[in-house]
This record gives sequence, C-alpha cells and structure tokens, in this order.
Amino acid sequence: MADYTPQDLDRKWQQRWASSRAFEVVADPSRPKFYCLEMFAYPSGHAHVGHVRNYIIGDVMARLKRMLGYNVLHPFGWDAFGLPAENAAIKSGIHPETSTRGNIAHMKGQLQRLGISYAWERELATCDPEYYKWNQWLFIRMFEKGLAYRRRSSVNWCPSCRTVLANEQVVDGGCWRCGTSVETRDLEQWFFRITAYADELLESTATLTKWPEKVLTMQRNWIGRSEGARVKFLLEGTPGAPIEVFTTRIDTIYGATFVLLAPEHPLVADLAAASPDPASFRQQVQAFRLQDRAARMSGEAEKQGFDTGVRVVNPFTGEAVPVWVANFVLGEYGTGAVMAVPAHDQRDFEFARKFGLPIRVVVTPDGQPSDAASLDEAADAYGTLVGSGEYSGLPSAEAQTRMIADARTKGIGEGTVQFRLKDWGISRQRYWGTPIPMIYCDTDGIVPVPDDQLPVVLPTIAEFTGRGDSPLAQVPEFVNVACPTCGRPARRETDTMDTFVDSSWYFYRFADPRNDRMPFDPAAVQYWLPVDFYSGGVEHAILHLIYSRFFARVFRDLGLVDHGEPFTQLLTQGMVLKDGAVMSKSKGNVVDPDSMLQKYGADALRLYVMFVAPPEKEVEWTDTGLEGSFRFLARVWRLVDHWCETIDGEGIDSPDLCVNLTAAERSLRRKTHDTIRRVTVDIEQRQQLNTAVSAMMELVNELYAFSEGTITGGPSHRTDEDVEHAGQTERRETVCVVRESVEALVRMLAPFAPHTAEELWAALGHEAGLAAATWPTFRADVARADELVIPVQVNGKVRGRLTVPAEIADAELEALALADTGVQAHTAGKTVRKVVVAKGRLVSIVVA
RNA sequence: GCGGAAGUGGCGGAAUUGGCAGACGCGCUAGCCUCAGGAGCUAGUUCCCGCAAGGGAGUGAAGGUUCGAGUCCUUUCUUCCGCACCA
Repeated sequence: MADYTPQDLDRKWQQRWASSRAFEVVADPSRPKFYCLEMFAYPSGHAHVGHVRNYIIGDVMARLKRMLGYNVLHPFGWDAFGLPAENAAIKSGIHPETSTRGNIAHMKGQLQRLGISYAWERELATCDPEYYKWNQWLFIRMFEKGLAYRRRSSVNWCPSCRTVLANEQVVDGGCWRCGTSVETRDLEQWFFRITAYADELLESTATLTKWPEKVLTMQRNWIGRSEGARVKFLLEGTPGAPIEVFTTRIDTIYGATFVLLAPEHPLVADLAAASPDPASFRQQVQAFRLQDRAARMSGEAEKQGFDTGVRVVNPFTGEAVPVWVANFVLGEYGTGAVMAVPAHDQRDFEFARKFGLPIRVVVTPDGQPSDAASLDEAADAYGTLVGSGEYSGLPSAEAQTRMIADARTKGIGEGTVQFRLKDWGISRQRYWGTPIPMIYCDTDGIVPVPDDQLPVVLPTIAEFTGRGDSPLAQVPEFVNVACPTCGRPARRETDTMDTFVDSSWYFYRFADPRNDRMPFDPAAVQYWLPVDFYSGGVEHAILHLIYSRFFARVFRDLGLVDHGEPFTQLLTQGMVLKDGAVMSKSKGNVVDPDSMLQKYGADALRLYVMFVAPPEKEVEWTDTGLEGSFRFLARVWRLVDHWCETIDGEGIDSPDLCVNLTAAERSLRRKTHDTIRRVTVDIEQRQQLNTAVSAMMELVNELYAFSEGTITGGPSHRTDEDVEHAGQTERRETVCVVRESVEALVRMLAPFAPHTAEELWAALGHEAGLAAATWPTFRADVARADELVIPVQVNGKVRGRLTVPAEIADAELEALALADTGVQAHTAGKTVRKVVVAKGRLVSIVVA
C-alpha cells in the first residue's frame, strides 16, 4: 500500500458513491426505516466548519444506521428564500435568484467534498416553484379552515426609504440603510392561527422524551400558559362596553385601586375623543407609541402614564377607580387592560408610588391586616385575604376559585386561560419569498387563487431599489388579475410569506420531493416520518421547531399525516468558535473547510470535529487538534498496511475456533469486543461521538502494542499451524484475532472517516465495499474478562490490588483482601469494623 | 428578576448504575530511529514532599448523607444560554 494521501481517496470514493447512487433510497415497508435529518441550510455562500459540524454529526448517525441494516433516508436541501439575498440585491444589483443559485452550487460542492452521504436526488430548494407551489396550496387549505386570516397589525416603517423594514433591518431603532428613526405603521396582514393549537403544543412537549430539556423548557415558556380570569369593569356614569381586564390574581381584586390601559387599547381613541382636551390626550398616547419598542418592553424604561379622567367601577367592591393609560401595558397580551393592585404587584406598586395613587393591602401572610405605608415593595406572595368583604380569611388559592365562580354567576367575569404565544404573522413586504396566493376583488372580496392556477409564480424583477412598499406591488402585470369568481379586474396580494413557512414542512417533502399532484404522497410520509433523528442549532429551539410542530398538526387535521410530532429525537449541536468568538465573515475568524480538506482530507476534518467535544457543546477550533486526527488516521493506515497481506486470505477461521489463545490474544479480543460495545452505544444511544472516537483510538493503541509483541517478540508463541503469508509467519490464532480486530476497527471507523475506511476495507480484500458491510457484532462472552484487578480500600484509601478470577465469591474476595500484605500494613493493630464488597469492583475495609 | 445548563490538569475533554479521578487527544519532556526532523516508534506528564520506594492533597467554595461522593442533598460563588413590565 502507498502512503496515506487522503485527497486522492476523497475524490475516488466520492465518485464511486455518486456513480453507484449509494445513498439513494426507496420506501420499503419490509425494512425498518431511519429518517436522519440535519436542518437544511440557508445558502449564504460558504459553509464554514461551524455549519459543517452539524452535517457531520448527522452523517455519522446515517452511516451507522445503514450498516446496522436500516433503510436510511438522509436528504438535504436549501432554505433558499430570505432577506439577505434581497438586501444584497438592493446593494449590489445582483438578482436574488442568481446569487442564491450560485451559492447553492458552491455549498453543495463543499458538502460533497466532505463526503456527507446525502440522497442528492431528493435535493430541493424552497425558491423552486415546484416547492413553493405547495406553500400556496397549504395556505389556501388553511384559509378554508379558518387557520389563515387577515387583520391589521403594525410593521416597522422607514419614513425616508418609504419602505417596510423587517425586524432584522432595524438596527438600534434606525433603518439599516439610512439610519432614520423607525416608526410603526398598521397594515392588513395575514396570520396563522397557531394559538388554536397552543394547549396541544404545550401538553405534547411531555411526549418529546428524546428532546433536550432545555428546548422543551424554552418552548413551554414561549407558549406561556397562564390561568386567570377576565373581569369586567363598567364605566362610571356612561353606558357602553365595559373595560375587561385579565388577571392571574383575582384574589387581590379588593386592592385594585386603578385600572391601566395599553396605549393600543381600542377604547383609548374613544376616551381621547370624549376628553376635554383631545389633542393633548392623543399627543400623550402617541408619545408612548413612538417609544422604542424594545425599550418600552424591556422593563428598564421609566414607567409613564396619565389619567384619562374616566372612572370605572370595581365589580367586587362597587368602588369607582380611575383609569390611566400606561406605557408598560402590552396591547397584544390579554385584553390590553389590567387592574392595578399596587400592594401586590411590583409594577403597579412603582406606578402608584410615582403618581400618588392609593395602595391597599388585601393579602397578608397571617391574615392580620397590615398597613400599606410600611411596604417598600409589592408583596406578591400568596397568603390570606384581609379587607376583602366576604372573602376575608380565605387563602389566596381558594379565594380565586370562589371569586371566579361568583363572577361567573353575576356575569361580571369568568375564569380563562391566557397564552403568551401569539398568532403567527406571516406577511412580509418583501420580494424574495413565496407569493401569498390571494386575490382582492371589489365584488367578491378575498378570493383564493384556484388550485389549478398554482403556483403563483414570483415574477422576475429587474431592479431592486429598496424603496416603496412591497416590491411586487410595483409589478403591474403581476398585480392586475381577473377575479377567479366574477372575472372582473382584481388585484393580487403583493406580500410574500415568512420564510419560516417554507421550513415548517420541508421534511415532509423530502419523503416525496417530486410529487406534482400533492405536497407529498401520504403513503410515503407514512413510511418515512416522523424524522427519527433531527439535528441543528439551538437558535431554532423556538420558532422553527414550534412552527414545524404546528404544521404537523395542520397536516394531521387535513388528513395527510397520522402523527402529531414530526421529530422523534432532537439534537442541538454547539457552535464552533475561533479565538473565543462565533465564526463570522465580519470578524474574519472563519475557518474554511476547503483549505482544511486540501491539507488533511475530509476524514481528518470529520474525525476531529467529532472528537473534540460532545456534539451539544460549543468547541474552540484548533489546527493542532485537526493534525492529531490526521495522525490517528495515518496510524490506522500504517496498521492496516502492516497487517493486511497477512490477514487477507482464504481459510482464515473465526477466532472462536481457536482454542489455545495466548493471554495477549485473549486480551486483544476482549478489547476488540469491548470497543464494539462502547462505540455502538456511544453513537447510537448516547450521541457521545467524542468518546466513540476515543474508544477506537484505544483499540488502535492496543493493536500497536500487540503488533510489536508478535512481530518482534520472537518464535516463542509459534506452533505448527502457523500461517505462511507474504513472507510473514504468524500463528494461525494471531492472524484470526488480529483480523477480527482490524476488520471491526475499519468498519467502526467508517461513519467517521468513510473514505479512508472504504480504502482500507478494500485493502483487506472486501471487494464489495462498505455498502455491503455490516456493523460489527458485540459478543459479551468474548468481552468478559476472566481475571479482574480489584482495588482494596482501607478507610477510603486504596492500599492494595488483588488479581482474582472474575467469578470469585464475595467471601473469598474478602478473605484475600484482609490477607493482602499492603492492606495489612494499614489494618495491623486495629479493629476491622466493617468490610464492604462491591461485586467485581472493589473491596472497602473500615478500621478503627 | 425568572428559567435552564455548566464549573474536573497547561489546553479540549473522560469517568455509562454512588465504587481505582484525569480515559482519549493536544501540548510538553526524554530516549530510539534518522543526513535531517515540524515524520515515525517507545516511555513519561494533576499538584506538593521524596533519589526512589512511598506519602500527602485534589473535581469552583462551605457543610451534609454514605464503608465510599466529580456523581446524591443543603447553602453559596462564578460563567454561559434562554426569556424578560405577559398583569
């Protein structure tokens, strides 16, 4: 064999895999399936090693599962729509289609050069009309079911560029291009009713037993279920709709000394109109609304408010209390109005102190009345009610139940559940996305594009100005359309969809990516889904992973799939840092995989990235670590080179048939099988890929030590049955044992270093390649040691070691331990109080 | 503020069920090999005392449970991450 030149191997095997379509699969219900998926990529141009880590993790899993006999679906695609390409078009004039296609081609080449085993024939890009057609189809189905609806909502607006800005385009409260201070504007926009599934999305987190607890916690917090009550406060003196508040602490309602409205509350405009000085009123409200959104929501901003002059009646006390507008009350949560209980809520407390509003204590720890003047912060703990009429003396929890029941009886309120999760606004005033397939007709109103006219193709735009409202609104031949119902002139929707829509179901499309009649054949999805192993960045813990769970339920309720959860197991991989920072082009600390590939080959890079730390952990990139992995592969290469001609041959038996193995040979077999166990468990069950690599390194070290012994150790072991091969003479037993070990090693290396493993496997005489190889089988009987070294502790310190048969009885072990000279040095003249024998592990002696 | 995760040699990290702390790798040291070594092989490498044998200490800190704790419990410190005026 020649020297280890991985670059040649990379090329050779990548070509063979491609020409043999090695990783393409078809559904086969007679075989167990495994759907292995990494989050698809935004085609930014170049993948750096941080991105690549994720693909390698998935590839190790996919390649292992193939060798274990699973029918493995391992596809890849491109999250190809998105703002960066459009921003680039505005700056450089290059059309998003052009830059995106170019970036995809480059990144695909990078992944292929890494030898990631994707079923490339299933590749998809979300900017393909064949893909986004089904976004549109699904949107219409959701519209029909009331899951997609339209309402007014605010967006960021740059008055200078006269354009809507995405949140990412707002930098420090200003426009990303001109710095002009951003305003909010109300526009009619489309929403998905994800809140219809809020309870289910929350409750089913309990079934996601193979997801990181961290992600589940984040999702639960994001959904933010809270139980409470809605209570109506009637306007004093004026007939009309009451102000409804949401509270989780109805037990404190006797302490509600005022009511607060969000500036966005619908009643605020009416109150302004009716006020003595409407102009000043409106000006104050407007001032709150212009406050930087982030600052207003951050909790650090100064609490501000003003009295509307209107009073409402507390339905429990009958007392009239003032209504204020406050900058910190959120319009989009609850009812946009809250009852303020300053004694028992810190925000209300601060507000009351600032504006001299009354504070009344109605819950105390012991049920004894207490004076509000002594408070220096709100007392928000549960306790016993005081000064609360008929409810005084009740504990908070019981009071809540009774008060909610009474409110319901009297028609002044009811118990309710409130979610922090809001409906998902999907309208984007952008070009590079899926056109929303809706038509506005003066006669027929909102009309979906008929299915047979899908897709609504994104028109090609020549110039990107970054000015004006939705770019599509500036394309008359796109906008103007005949109404599908009445045929009269109508207008198309000119907004495009949030790209999270694209990524919420792509994993279904991979099951049947070329279907032109449906988003996918339910039978294909029935076989392949759910995704068994999904890996990607933790930054998607909330949005993408909740939206996908939502879509799975939408598909389920459309009768297209029969499961609820799309991802059985989730792995969130850590980032790769360079010089302590996340890699980014702007920081100039990007490690380019291609230059590493040229120097060390794909396998060294793959192995290093897997070896350096467990997949979930952040890692710091080091070139010396990569060199270490290269050295290991070269060491394996030389090992196989040394042995391959000796052990490659007909008539080599299984080591099971060898009865008279030497101690060294038995020890090597033991190490081999123990390694098989460790590597298998580490990858398949623990996803602890770093220790799987360590285990293989240990085996290689053992094989080196063993090889020294047999090659230079002389003829003492030799018998008449020696095998004569290629000038090397070895005991037949040695050949059997080494062959078993080396062949296991090469196959275990295959998921990590597939190119090298393929070459070595061929060198060992296996012409069919690793595609035909199976994962080595662990044999507990072989791995079991026949002798153990048992440490003996005296008062917690190791004072001796006993080499004993593995099957030794506890009593005998105890006797040996007590008789050991090293132990006796520490027990002499003392009384043995206790002896604990931990079977097969240790003996612990207590003396005094 | 709330929630989550984590603190182990010079460094990245191991320790699977409460049972020999530091596997494996990087780095470093020495020897061998070599014209040479930024290649390879072998040995060593937690800290302190000691020529050595050996002894002592040791997993952020302080307590506790236990024959035995990196692992379990309590308190505490630090770091990272997420959420953050959600009533």
